[in-house]
Amino acid sequence: MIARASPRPPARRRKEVRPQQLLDAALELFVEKGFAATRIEEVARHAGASKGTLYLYYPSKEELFKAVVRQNMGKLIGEAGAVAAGAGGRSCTELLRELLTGWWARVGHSQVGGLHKVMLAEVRNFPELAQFYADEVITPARELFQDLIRRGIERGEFRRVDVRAATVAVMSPLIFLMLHRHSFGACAVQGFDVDTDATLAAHLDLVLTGLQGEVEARR
Amino acid sequence: MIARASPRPPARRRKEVRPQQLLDAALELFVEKGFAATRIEEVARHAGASKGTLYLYYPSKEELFKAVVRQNMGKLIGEAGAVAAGAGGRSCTELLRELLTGWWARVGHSQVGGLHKVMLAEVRNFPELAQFYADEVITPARELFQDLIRRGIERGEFRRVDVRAATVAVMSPLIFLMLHRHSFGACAVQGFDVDTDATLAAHLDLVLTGLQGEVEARR
Amino acid sequence: MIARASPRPPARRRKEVRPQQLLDAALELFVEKGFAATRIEEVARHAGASKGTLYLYYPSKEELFKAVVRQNMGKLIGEAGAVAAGAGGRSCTELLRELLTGWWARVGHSQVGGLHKVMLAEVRNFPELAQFYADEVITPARELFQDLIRRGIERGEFRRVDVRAATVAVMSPLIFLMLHRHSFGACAVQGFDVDTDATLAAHLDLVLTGLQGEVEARR
Amino acid sequence: MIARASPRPPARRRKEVRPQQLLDAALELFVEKGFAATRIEEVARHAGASKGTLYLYYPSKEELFKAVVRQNMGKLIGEAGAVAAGAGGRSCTELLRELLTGWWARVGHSQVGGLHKVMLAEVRNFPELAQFYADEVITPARELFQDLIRRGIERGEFRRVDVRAATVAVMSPLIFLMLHRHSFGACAVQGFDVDTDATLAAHLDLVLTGLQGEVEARR
DNA sequence: AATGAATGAGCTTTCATTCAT
DNA sequence: AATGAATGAAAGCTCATTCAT
Repeated sequence: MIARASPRPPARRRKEVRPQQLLDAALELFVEKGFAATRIEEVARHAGASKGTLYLYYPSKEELFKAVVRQNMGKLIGEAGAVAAGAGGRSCTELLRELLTGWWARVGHSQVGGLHKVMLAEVRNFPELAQFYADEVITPARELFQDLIRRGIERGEFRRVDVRAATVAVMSPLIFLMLHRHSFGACAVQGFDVDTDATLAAHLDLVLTGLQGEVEARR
Repeated sequence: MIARASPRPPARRRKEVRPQQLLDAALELFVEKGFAATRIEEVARHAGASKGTLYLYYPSKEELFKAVVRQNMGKLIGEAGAVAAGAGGRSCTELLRELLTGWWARVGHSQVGGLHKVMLAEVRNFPELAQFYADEVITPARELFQDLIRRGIERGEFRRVDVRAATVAVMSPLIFLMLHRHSFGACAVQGFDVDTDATLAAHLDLVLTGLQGEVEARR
Repeated sequence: MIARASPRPPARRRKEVRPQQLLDAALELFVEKGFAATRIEEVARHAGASKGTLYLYYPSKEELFKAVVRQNMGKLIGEAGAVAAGAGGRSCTELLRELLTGWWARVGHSQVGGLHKVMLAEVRNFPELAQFYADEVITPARELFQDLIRRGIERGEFRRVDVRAATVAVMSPLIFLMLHRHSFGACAVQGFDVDTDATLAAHLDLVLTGLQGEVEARR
Repeated sequence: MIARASPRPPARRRKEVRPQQLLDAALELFVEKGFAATRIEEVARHAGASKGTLYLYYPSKEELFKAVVRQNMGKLIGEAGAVAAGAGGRSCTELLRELLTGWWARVGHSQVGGLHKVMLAEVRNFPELAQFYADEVITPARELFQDLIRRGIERGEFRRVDVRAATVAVMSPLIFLMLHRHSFGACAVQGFDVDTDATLAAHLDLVLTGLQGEVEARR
C-alpha cells in the first residue's frame, strides 16, 4: 500500500489530548453558564469535536462535570498544601498573608474558582457530588488555614480566638471575591463593581490587625 | 387530625391570597433548586394550584422570579435601612455590630437569603435581571454599610481605611454565611458544617478590632 | 326597602341585546383573525362581557361561529334574492350589472364578506359546517346569478354559453375581491394593492361584452 | 408484498432526502389544515421522522412554512415566467390562453395552489410573511399577465382597457378555482361542486371575447 | 476513534371550558 | 344573568443521549 498524504489531521492523536480539550472547554462553559444551562453540544464544538466524541470519553454530562471538578479543584488544593507546608522560618502572620495572596493570585485570575460558584448553585440538585466535594476541596482547604491560625495562637502571635470560626471568617472574603468574579462581576452593570485587589488588601489589613489586636481594644 | 382529601379546592379563594401562596411556593423552590431547575408546575402544586392558575397571576417564569425577588429582597433592604437610620446616640461600633447581627437574625433564618444564591448562579444567563438586582438590592445594601464605616472614620472611632474596600470585607462573611446556608449547608455532609453564630461572632470580633486597632500593630 | 341609585348599568338588559353584542364582536374578530386564532375571551371583552357570560349564550366556540355565519350570511343572501326578484322591465344585462354592483356595495364595504374567507380557510377542519354553508349560502347565491344568465340566453341577449360555468366565471372576480379585502388587502404591503372599484368595472366590461359578443369575434 | 414492521428506520438516511420529505409532508398538511391547525409532530410523522428531527432542519414552524412556500411557489412562478418569455410568433390572444391553461394544468392538479389558501387565511396573523409573499409570488405573477395584456393592447389585438384592473379580472377566476379546489372543493358536499375545466373554458371564452369585442357591442 | 442524524421525554406557555359564587 | 378563578389538555421547542456508519 502506498503511503498517501494524510487528507485530514493525523487520525491518531496522542490519547490524552482529546479529553483535555474537552475538559478545558467544559470548564470554560460550566463556569460561564452553570451546569444546567451548558449544552453538551456546545462543549464539544468548543473542543473542536462532535457530540458523539464527547460521549466516547464521558458517559454523561454529570460525569463530565465531575471530571472537570476533580481535575481542576483537586490540583489547586494540592498545590496550596505544598505552599503551606514549605513554611521556612517565617511568622504565621507572614505565612497567612502569603497563603491568602498566593491563593488569590492562583484562583482569582483563572477559571477554576468559577467551579465553586457552580457547585454552590447546584450542589443541592446533585447530591452524589456533595461528599466528594467536601472531602476533596472544602476540608483540605479549611485545614490549611485552620492549622496556620492554630499555630499562630500557640506561638503567641495571635489572640486566643475560636480557631474554627476564625478560619471561616478569614477565608470567606476570599471566597466571596472568587464567586463575585464569575457572577455579578462578569456583568457589565454599575453597582456590581468590586475592586478585588483593594478588597483583599483591606481584608488582610483588618483581619491581621484583628488577630493581633489587644483584647482591651474591643468592646 | 385527619387529613381529608379535598377533591377540588374551593373554586374562588380570596383573590389576594393566591399570589402570596404562589410567591411563597416559588421562593421555597427557587431557593432549593435554582431558577432553571425549578418547574413551574411544581411551584403551582406547592401552592395548591394548577399550572394554568399560576399564569393568571404571573405571565412568565421570569416575571414570577422577579416578583419573588422584589417582594422578599426589597422588603429586607427597606427594613435594614430603617434600622441604620434610627441611629440614636450609639457609637458606630455598636451600630455596625447591631446592623450585622440584626441582619443576620433576619436573613440567616429565613429563605430570603437563598435568593442571592440563585442570582449569583444565574445572573449571567439572565442579563435583564442584572441591573434590576444591582439597583434594588446590591447598591442599597452596600451603601448602608459604607455610610456607617465612613461615619466611624469621621468620628475617629475607626482607622482611616479604604471605605469601599472595607465595606466589602466587612459584608462578605455575612454573604458567605448566607450563601452557605442555602447551598452546602443544606447538604447533610460532614465537612460542610459551619457554626454560623460562632463565625459571625469571630468575624465581628476580628473586624471591629481591626477597624479600631493601632496602625503600628500591623506588619 | 329604599330605592337606591343603581351602582351599575341596569342588571336587566333587554334580552336580545347581549347576544347581538357578542355576535358583533365575534364577527369582527373572526374576520380579522380567523376561527382558530380568535380567543373566546377577547370576543367577550370586545362585547363588554365576561367569558362566562358568553358561554351562557353559546355553548362552544364552534356554536358561536355558526351563529355568526347564520345571522350574517343568511341575511345577506335573503336580501340579494329580493333584489333579483324585483326584476321590473329591465334587460338581463342591466339586471346582472345591477346585481353585481349592488352586491358589492353591500358586501364589499362590510365585515360580512370576511366570513367567506374564514369558511374558505377552515371548512376542511370543520366538516359539520360544510353542508350548512353550501345550503344556506353557496347554492342560493349561485342560483341567483345562474337564473339571470339563463334568462339572458333565452331572451337572446347573451350568447349560448355553458350556464353553470359562466356563472362561476361571472361571480369569481367578485368573490376574489371580497376575499382580498379581508386578507392581503388588509396588509399595508406594496404588491397587494388592488383597486377594487376599477377591477369590478373592468370585469363587468369584459364579461358583459363577452356575453354579448359575436361568435366570430373569437379565435 | 408483505409489509414488515421496521422498528427503527435506518439511522442515517442520505442527508439530502430528509428536508425534501419534510417539505412534502408539510406542504400536504399545511394545505389541508392551514398553518395554525397543523401540528409540527404530525408533519414529522408524515415524513417518517420525529419532532426533534424536523427541528434539525427547520428552526421553527414559521421557517418550515416559509421554506415550503419558497420551494413550491417560487419554482412555479419561475416556470410561468419562462413560458411567457418564450413568446415565439404567436398572438397575445394565443399566449394569454396558453398561459392561463398552462398555469392551471400545473397548479390546478397539484397541492401547490393550496398554499395560496393558507396565505389568504393567515397572512393577517403573520405580518412578517406578507412582504415576502408579495415580493416572491404576487408581484411576479401579476406582472406576467399585465405585460401580456399591455402588449396585446399595443398591438391592437385588445381593446384599450385599464391594464391593471383587467389583469386582476383576468386572473381572479383562476385564483378562485385554485382556492376552491383546496377548500370547499375538498368537501364532498353537494352545492360546492364546480366543474373547473368548464369554468376555465367559459372564463377564457368570455374574457377573450370581451378583450377583443367592439365597443359598440356594449350597453 | 469519530461522526452527526435521530430520538423522545420534558419543559414553558396557551386557551376553551367549567362552576362556585 | 353574570362573573372570573381555576383547570388541564395540547402545542412548540430543547437537548441529553444513542447508534449505524
